[in-house]
Formats: sequence, C-alpha cells, structure tokens
Amino acid sequence: MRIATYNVNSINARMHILQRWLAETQPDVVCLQELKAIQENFPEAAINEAGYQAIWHGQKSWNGVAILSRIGDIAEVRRVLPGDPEDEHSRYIEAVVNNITIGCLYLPNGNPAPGPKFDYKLKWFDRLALHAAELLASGMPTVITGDFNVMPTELDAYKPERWVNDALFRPETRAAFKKLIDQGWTDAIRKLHPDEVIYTFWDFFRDAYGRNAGLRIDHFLLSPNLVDRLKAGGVDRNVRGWEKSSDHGPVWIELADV
DNA sequence: ATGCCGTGGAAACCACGA
Repeated sequence: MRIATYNVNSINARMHILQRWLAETQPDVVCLQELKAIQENFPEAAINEAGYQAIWHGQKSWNGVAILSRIGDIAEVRRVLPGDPEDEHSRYIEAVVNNITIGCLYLPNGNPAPGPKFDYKLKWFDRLALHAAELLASGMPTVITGDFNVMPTELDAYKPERWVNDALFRPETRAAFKKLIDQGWTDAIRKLHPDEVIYTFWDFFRDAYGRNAGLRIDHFLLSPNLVDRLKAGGVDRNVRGWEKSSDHGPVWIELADV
C-alpha cells in the first residue's frame, strides 16, 4: 500500500501536475495540503476521473486539506484538530482507509517568529501532540502525514545556520517535533534513509531546485504497530522540476499488506 | 538575510508562504 503526501500550493492551479503524477505513480492514498480553494471549488470530478475518491476541507484563499483513495472507502473521522473551537483554519483531516488511520495535516508556518503566528504554531503543535497521544492509545495502525513546516535536524536544511531563527527551525519548533516523536512515532523517511540528504521543498526563488537548496519539511509519522510494515519511501523530486510545479515535491511510503 | 516567485482575492496592490 502506497501512501503519499503532497503540498500542492493551490489544487486548481496544480491539477495538470497532480493528474500526471497520480497517473505515473498511482499511490493508493494521497494526502494533499494547501488546496487554496473553498469547499465548492475542489475539482472532485477530475479527481474521480483519475480514479480516486476524495474527502476534503476547503477554505477561502488559504490552507485546505484532502485525503484521496483509489482502494476503497474513506471513512472520515474528523476534519478539525481538537482543542481550539476558535481555530477556523482548515489544517487537519482524518480518516480510516484500508484499516489504517490517516491523519493529514498542514501545520502552521509560524513566521515571523517570535510573534502571534509563532505562538499559534506552537499551540497547534501542543494540540497535535495531545491528539497524537490519543491516536496511539487507540491501538489503530496510524499514519500522521503532511506538511509539518519543521526541519527536524540540521541534516534537513541546505544551510541550517541560516534557519536557526526561522519558525521552521527554531529550538522551540524542533523541540515540539521531538516531543511528538518521543511519544513513540517513527519518522519513516529518516528511518529508511538515516544519513541521506533528503528535501521535500525547494523555494521558487533563485533556482533553488536546480541548486538543490531545499528543506525536508513534509513527513510521515508511523505508529509503532506499522513500523515493521514499512518497506520503502522517498520523494518524487522530479515532479518539482515539472513546469508550473508546486514548491513542494510529493513524498511517499510503501507499507506491506497485512 | 532577503519574498527576487507564485497564488488568491481584491483591486490595478496586498497578504501569505518558508
């Protein structure tokens, strides 16, 4: 079972890329972030034509998350991260597909830091940790994936010294990610490739992709009962080089069938 | 270190992203 995550940076601006990538790689389950479309503007018909069912949570202009499946029902569990009724950003959606709980997230960027946006990011992280602990306690095989907006270690940024004061790499941010991992989650891509430089994002500016000046900020967290099923994983980095691409590349893992 | 690019939405510029 192949699960992928892709920050599309506008679903409607990216449909040609999305359709081509889905056809070429045929992931079974896909988590999308940054739809940048209201609920009614999600291109459901084109997604269906590509062979996928979908659930999504849109929002005007910003954010927005979706889960696609070509292997059967998407049983939605929630479309809001618990813990703050006043948070109206569409940044989380969760469903059970093929007996695996899939949490799809778009964690706040948090810049500029310090400031209210950074406070929101850390608060969101706290809510995620609380909910993630409940997912572990459920005993369900669980994948939490998406754009975490965190480089977990220095290996995950092309010039880490430039990022130490950035919301994606500040000590508080890395500590929050580590605290989450320490609950018992496995960073699947890093587990598979412990020492490799792997990026999932390349800025639009100054040929960042051509220079491989990237960041690893899109992640897969696996519950302990899934780790033995992890067979492979990587980044479809070539997609980032396609014309009119998102600034992120798709990331994927392959899980053994039970 | 930077928003130089890209997107959406409103307005012919600005917010936002990482």
